[in-house]
Amino acid sequence: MKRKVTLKQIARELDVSISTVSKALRNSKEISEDTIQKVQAFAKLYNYRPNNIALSLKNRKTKTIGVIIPEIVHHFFSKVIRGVELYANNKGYNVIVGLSNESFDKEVINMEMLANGSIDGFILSISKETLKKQDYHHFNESINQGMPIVMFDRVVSEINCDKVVVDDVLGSKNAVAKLIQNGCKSIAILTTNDYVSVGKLRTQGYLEALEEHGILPNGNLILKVDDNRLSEEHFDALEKEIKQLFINNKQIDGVFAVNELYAITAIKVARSLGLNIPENIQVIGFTDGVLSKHSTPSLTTVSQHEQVIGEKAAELLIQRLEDDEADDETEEHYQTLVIATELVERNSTK
Amino acid sequence: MKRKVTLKQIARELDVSISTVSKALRNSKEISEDTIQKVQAFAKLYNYRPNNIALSLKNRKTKTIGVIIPEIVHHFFSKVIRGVELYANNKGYNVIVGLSNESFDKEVINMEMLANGSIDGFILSISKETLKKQDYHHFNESINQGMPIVMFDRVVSEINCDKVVVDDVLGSKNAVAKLIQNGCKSIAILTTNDYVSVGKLRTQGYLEALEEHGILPNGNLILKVDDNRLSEEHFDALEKEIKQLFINNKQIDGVFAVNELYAITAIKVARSLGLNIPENIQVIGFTDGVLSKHSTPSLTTVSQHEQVIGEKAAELLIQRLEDDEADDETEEHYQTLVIATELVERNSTK
DNA sequence: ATTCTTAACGAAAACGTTTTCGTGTTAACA
DNA sequence: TGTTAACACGAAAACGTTTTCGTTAAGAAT
Repeated sequence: MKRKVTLKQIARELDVSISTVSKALRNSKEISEDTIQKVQAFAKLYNYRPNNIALSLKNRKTKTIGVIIPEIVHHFFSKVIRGVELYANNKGYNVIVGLSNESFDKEVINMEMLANGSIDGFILSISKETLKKQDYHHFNESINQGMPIVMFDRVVSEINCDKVVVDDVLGSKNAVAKLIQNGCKSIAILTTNDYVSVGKLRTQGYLEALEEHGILPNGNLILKVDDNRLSEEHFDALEKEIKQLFINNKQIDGVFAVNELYAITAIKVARSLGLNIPENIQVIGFTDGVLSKHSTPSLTTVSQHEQVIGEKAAELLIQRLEDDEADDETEEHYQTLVIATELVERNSTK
Repeated sequence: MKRKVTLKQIARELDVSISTVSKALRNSKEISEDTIQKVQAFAKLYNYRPNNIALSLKNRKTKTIGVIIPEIVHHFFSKVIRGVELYANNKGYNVIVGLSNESFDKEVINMEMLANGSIDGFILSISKETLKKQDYHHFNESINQGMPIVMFDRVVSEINCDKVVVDDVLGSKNAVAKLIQNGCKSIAILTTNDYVSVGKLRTQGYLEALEEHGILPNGNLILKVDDNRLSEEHFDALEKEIKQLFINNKQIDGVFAVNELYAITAIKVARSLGLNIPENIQVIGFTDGVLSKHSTPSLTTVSQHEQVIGEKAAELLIQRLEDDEADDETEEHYQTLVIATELVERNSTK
């Protein structure tokens, strides 16, 4: 097990100074052709690579970006990460991942762990608990200390930073409009509690579409699912709630769900009640993941271009990092990028 | 935007030396109670946190582990990462993620990027291209330079390191045995090309189960799907191949698929041919993901406890890192952990 | 013979820590 | 009064780089 070779060792072997070695490796013209050759040959032989940590310390930047997400076992987030990784790697940046697990405390701890020099900036999506508490001090602290943040998807207007979001309102509005065009008269929405910003916005889009087509919203058709840790076993509760919705409102002929799981659950419940998709009920879900593509019938969805979200977030962050480098304190102007959605038509609509 | 405060600044403000500040913060008894109070109060006021990079440089370790996986938009891998993150964070380690995207070159580049001081060790699953090329020099290089590796799932016997694998053979064998017990006489297997180690092992389990129950394997019932970038659009080809299989072998009454996607595709194709699941054909898939749980009928699967795999991999790596620290060059003994699988019975079997 | 350039290199500082090894002051002791 | 021990602190090295600013020697110019 040979240790990694350093400038000092090369210098000692070749009987020159550390400075000379460093300069020779960077082809400085201060150094004679001879020694350059000698040093570079030796370096190649011993497979010299500059130590990243030493460089980070010297340059006061790590070329690493921290990504904090609520959950990684989730298509939306993992696709975003893929986009971040792709762009960041191309620019020579590494990506370090922290999971908040939807918990405020873990979000804070994770950010603190990374903020002390390990990374140059954050890309993050806020945990549900943080949204509920509305305690955003850790974001502001980070920004005040000169560590930029780019938020995506679950963002919050109180914080001044770059953001990348999906056009939740328009995407939902278009989806619901599609249902209306397809002949639906009584459209239900399956959504989350309001503190989840995207749930709120998607509900807003739903309402706007109804209004634009002269349909009066019916409170009974708006099902706000309690999603405290729904991911695992509160799944049964979800089925029951939807079943009740269908039973109490037999006129329903269209369903708009704010996520994939709600959508396919709606399909499953509808079928168990003897209803056919899309003949009796048409369904559209927000978010286009594996479930949508492979369910039967396959699901018409609002696709969010998750990878683009990740790429754009990385682009915004890196751009800001490298601008800061050039001239201090110039544009304190933050932008919010809106990524357009796309309706992917499959077999759950006519 | 106030810069992060350093020891030097505290020292200057309080008119003591850097050493004193450092010692005071660590409650050294070299320092008087008075100055300790003073320093700690000041540090708290300015929210002092030691710079991780400086510590990494000094201690020659980063408390960060690198995870290289072929693909993150994949339940198996993202669940493993969750396990790694969980364990690592508890031990005060960070996790940095690199995606090989199933490419040999990206795997090498990513590892080189991280190996130069950024991390203390690797946890990785080998890319398909690397497996095909059988070029493992980068793994050996890393290990020789004192950077330990823990491989999981897609491992290779040529490399001497800790490993965490699933009992692919036994898991498959049990699954197929289950089909046989349930009355299946003619069981097909949907598998991958042999260079993917797990595909090979799962096929082996299939064959062992048949043999143990005195059933002669039939080459026609073994479908090796060409999975070069199947993930996206070669999906149609998959359906066609399976359809042909069913048409050419009408006696098939059981299907064992080496992954979730193959399994639900088999179900879809079977139904399109007018066959009922599980009445006419029973299906079991390896890997228990979202698709299995939410497909109709829901899929009986071999669950792999992905999160445990991640936790164990992290445990092995961190243990080795901290052992190395204590006494150099002791146990060069590598272990391979086998995580038991579990058959999750749902509605695709009788 | 003296001064000036230039080429080729080295010393040292800096990034932010921790730690070892002094060193000076005071108090106690003989 | 002189010696010692304890106490409280500081200087400096080390981790591995890069970069600024000397410094030396040789050759050119005067």
